[in-house]
Amino acid sequence: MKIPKPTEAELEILQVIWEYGPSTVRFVNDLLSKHKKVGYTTTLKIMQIMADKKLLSRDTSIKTHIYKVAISQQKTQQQLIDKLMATAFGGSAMKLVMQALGNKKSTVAELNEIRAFIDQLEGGKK
Amino acid sequence: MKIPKPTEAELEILQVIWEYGPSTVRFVNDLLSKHKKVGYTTTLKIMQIMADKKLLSRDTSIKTHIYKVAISQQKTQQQLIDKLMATAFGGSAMKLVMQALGNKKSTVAELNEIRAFIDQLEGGKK
DNA sequence: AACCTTTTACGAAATTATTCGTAGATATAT
DNA sequence: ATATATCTACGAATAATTTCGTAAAAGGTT
Repeated sequence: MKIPKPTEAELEILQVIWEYGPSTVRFVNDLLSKHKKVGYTTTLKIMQIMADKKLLSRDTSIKTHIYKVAISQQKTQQQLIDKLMATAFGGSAMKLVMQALGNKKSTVAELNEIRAFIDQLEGGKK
Repeated sequence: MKIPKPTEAELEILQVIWEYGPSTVRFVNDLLSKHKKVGYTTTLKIMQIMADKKLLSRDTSIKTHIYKVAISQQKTQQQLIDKLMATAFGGSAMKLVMQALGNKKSTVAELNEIRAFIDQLEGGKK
């Protein structure tokens, strides 16, 4: 029973539920529709597939089903990072991180926060 | 003329050429074959498609064509990170970086290197 | 030159992902 | 309770990706 990597369309839906919590198809589709043309039944279908795959779970005790994530956001994010790290950065977290920071306009405040985070990590390792 | 995001199969091939430099189909396929079953003509076809898409360029002046990347490794990596950042981390480089470092067994040496890199970035911004 | 090996070109099959139409079920309003 | 609106289920169409068989071209060898 392995959890598959979410597809592009599935990730768009996950993002909505991550941000707003358990949601109906209607709610998710209304949000997605703001950014692109997508039919209601298309969103419905994908959310049903996600439930089959156990990416989402749903409450079907009421007419309008409510979907929530079945895998934590963190776990999904880690899975995606691991995949990208393996397929594009030769498995190196460092290379990935440097690339992410390098070409990006991170603020000094953000950089400080990351440094503090690193300090904390090192504290645990020393 | 926009460069498309490489697919999974394309990324596997890019990785080989990133690591070993301009290569023949035979060479790439031999390497890929070590990790998974894949036919020669499959690899050939995908590399031809990549040339069509301008992900690779090729020297056809000799019988055994030689393929090389047409987009820098860095640009491709940045494109992939940007995509992941947008679709899974709400556009935040910081969240992505922290997740990449957090659940990963980076060594103290690597963390130091990243810290130095951050110092350098901040130097440029202050 | 006739032969053998390796390569490219091409097209189509197989697979995976996305989209949507239609039908039937469930609830709500009149 | 009949009509209206909304929802789910389902299947099939479309699109994108990956796979591979076959044939023709190119280069070697004898």
